[in-house]
Amino acid sequence: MPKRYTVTSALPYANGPLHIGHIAGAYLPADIFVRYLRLRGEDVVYVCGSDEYGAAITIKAKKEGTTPKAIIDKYHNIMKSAFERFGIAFDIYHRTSEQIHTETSQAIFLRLHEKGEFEVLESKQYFDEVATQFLADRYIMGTCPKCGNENAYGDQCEKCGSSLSPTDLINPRSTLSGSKPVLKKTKHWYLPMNKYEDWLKEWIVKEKQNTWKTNVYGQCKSWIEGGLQARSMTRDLDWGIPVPLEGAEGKVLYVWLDAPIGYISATREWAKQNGKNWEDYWKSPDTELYHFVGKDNIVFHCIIFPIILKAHGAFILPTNVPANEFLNLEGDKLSTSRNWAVWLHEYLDEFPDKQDVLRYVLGSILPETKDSEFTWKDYQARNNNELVAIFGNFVNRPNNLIFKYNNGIVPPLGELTEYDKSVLAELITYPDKIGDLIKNFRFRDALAEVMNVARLGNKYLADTEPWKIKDNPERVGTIMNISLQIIGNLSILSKPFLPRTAEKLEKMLSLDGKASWDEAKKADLVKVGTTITKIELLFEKIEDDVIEKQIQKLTINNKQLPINNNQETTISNNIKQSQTTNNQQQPTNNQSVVPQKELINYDDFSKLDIRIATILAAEKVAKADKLLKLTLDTGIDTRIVVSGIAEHFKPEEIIGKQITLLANLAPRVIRGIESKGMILTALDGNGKLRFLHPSEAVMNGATVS
RNA sequence: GGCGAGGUAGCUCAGCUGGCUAGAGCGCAGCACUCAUAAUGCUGAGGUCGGGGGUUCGAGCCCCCCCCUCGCUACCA
Repeated sequence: MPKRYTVTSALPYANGPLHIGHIAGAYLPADIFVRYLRLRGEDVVYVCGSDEYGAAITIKAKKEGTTPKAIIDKYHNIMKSAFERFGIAFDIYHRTSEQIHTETSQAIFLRLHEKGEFEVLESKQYFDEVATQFLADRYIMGTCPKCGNENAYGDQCEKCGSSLSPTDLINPRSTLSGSKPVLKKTKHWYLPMNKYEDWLKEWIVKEKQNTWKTNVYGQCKSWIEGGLQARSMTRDLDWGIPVPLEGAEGKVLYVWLDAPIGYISATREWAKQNGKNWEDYWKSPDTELYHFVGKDNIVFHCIIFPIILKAHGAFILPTNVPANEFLNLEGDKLSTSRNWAVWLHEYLDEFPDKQDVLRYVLGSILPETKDSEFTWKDYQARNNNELVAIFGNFVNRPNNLIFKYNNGIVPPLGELTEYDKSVLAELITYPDKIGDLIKNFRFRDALAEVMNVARLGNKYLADTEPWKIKDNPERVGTIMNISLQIIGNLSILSKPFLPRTAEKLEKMLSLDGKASWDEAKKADLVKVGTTITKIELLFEKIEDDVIEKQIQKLTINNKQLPINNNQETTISNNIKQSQTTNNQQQPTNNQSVVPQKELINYDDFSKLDIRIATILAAEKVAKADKLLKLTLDTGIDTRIVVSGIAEHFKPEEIIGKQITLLANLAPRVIRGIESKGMILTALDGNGKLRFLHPSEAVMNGATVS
């Protein structure tokens, strides 16, 4: 009786193309896992799709002067086609903008609503009429009612440490525009996650300690034990799934509610197209659910989404969330904004028919326990020294010998030597060995074992030396038969990892490709009398110039690519951030310059007091990674400015430099330091911050006009 | 800053609840072989396990301090 599995890979966010970091993080491991399960004859559905809502899409659309719909169509198609060409074996690659997803998400939301799982808070929230948006707590400041601190935040006063709500503040002001926010009625639906703490302690902290990866378990445990808070499941936004309730006009579902439900919608669509019952895959307790994600997605798949499923009541929960760490490239983090990446669609264009090479290399370096590193030299070495020399070469040896010695016909086994028997005995241990590794998400080791099968073959030929005993055709025949059996088993065992290569082996041996995994536990796959089809070389050497070209391409900053800071732009935390904050400190590039803002008159400009100042002293602000405390000579005074530039400048390097200062910006207390003004900076094409300073030194206090 | 995960041979990584001379693949050196894409097989040289203390008969694995990397989170007008 086959077991039922539902397997998901994180939905990639539709605002940029896919690179090898995505593949190594969430797609290749899942694909190997799924292909293995299918070979075992299990009943498995593997779903994925584009994640297409969220503020990051609308921001990108604005920047490119187009519509959100155009953005998501563009990237959905690029990603879908790249996945197909690369050979990720989704049963369906869906998208969250489909109608069925809207229905599914709304139905789940309604169910939670009807069950009373939400705390509906109709509150008056501060609304910034200048920025025309509701303000998150942190974006409101005012006077603390307890200690009188004038610079308390909407959620907390840092001076006296008391927790606040924005409406507690006296004289509130928006930190977005500086204007006085008005209270506007808004209603939101909160999921009281704290109600589920006990359950999570039981379900994860107790039960998953030995089965979940340490990185996953550790992060969940720290979240759960740190205490969970109610999280709003709705947002005041215009790009998303409408909240299906009266009085919720203009509100959409929170992306972390909507996006994971995309797995369910995709399954429904697949079931509809294939005459299946989707509920078997999501509601039947004997179904196992696996989410493959990158490490930045852990808490959402392990805590928030399971709470939603649990609150709903009818759904199964993930058996495991085998999150991977990150992949680096040539010693540096992958970065879309700096174009520091190997793009999947470009690889597929530039290395035609080499999908399995990339699968092999990435499979060998999957960041299973820690961040790992892709280099082109390593890619070349693994191709030339492993795929070509060990795997390809082994297959090619009998591929030639069988024609030399037996006209391409598979000869019968003669009497077996003890050595023959030991080789066959070893051969048939591999299916279980490799299968166990796959089941434990140790894909790297599993792939290494597949290579060991080829090594076994090479050693067998070297030890038996059939080319030296041409006068003993029966013995040569036995050796040929056994060598071909090894290739036969290899055609099954390599299938989850190198599907195209496995197909070539099947063609060589006239196998129909229907053999199950367990059939590799015997060594009789290749039948006596079969005519072998001579095949071309499986892998070819990759020369230095090809590799150097790729390395060069990386170092040229060609600035053609879209903005995106995240390595794992899967179900993405940058959406989440964009919905709650406004920190678009993103690098800009040639193709996405921010459009001009609306016109102002001279009076507006003349209100700004911009002048040149010199940095007299600079030091890091304690307990803040990004802040520098600068002492400036402004010509009119010596003052302190706190600036979020610590990641771009070392304090000692900027002392003495002239900078441009917005001098009459209202003072603000940041981390307990009063900051009087704002340093003007610009981002260059590499995402690095630059000061603005006069081309020749000028007097401090010189005004800019 | 808080939390989580890591820092092991030139490179990429294994090392389970502490226990014999710390492992694998690649690279490197030597030897053998020639059916094979100068491929393969055998042998070998490489590590004071991030640094410093401590617990223990015994620590890469446990405890304390420090340094570095990545993620989550806070800070960024």
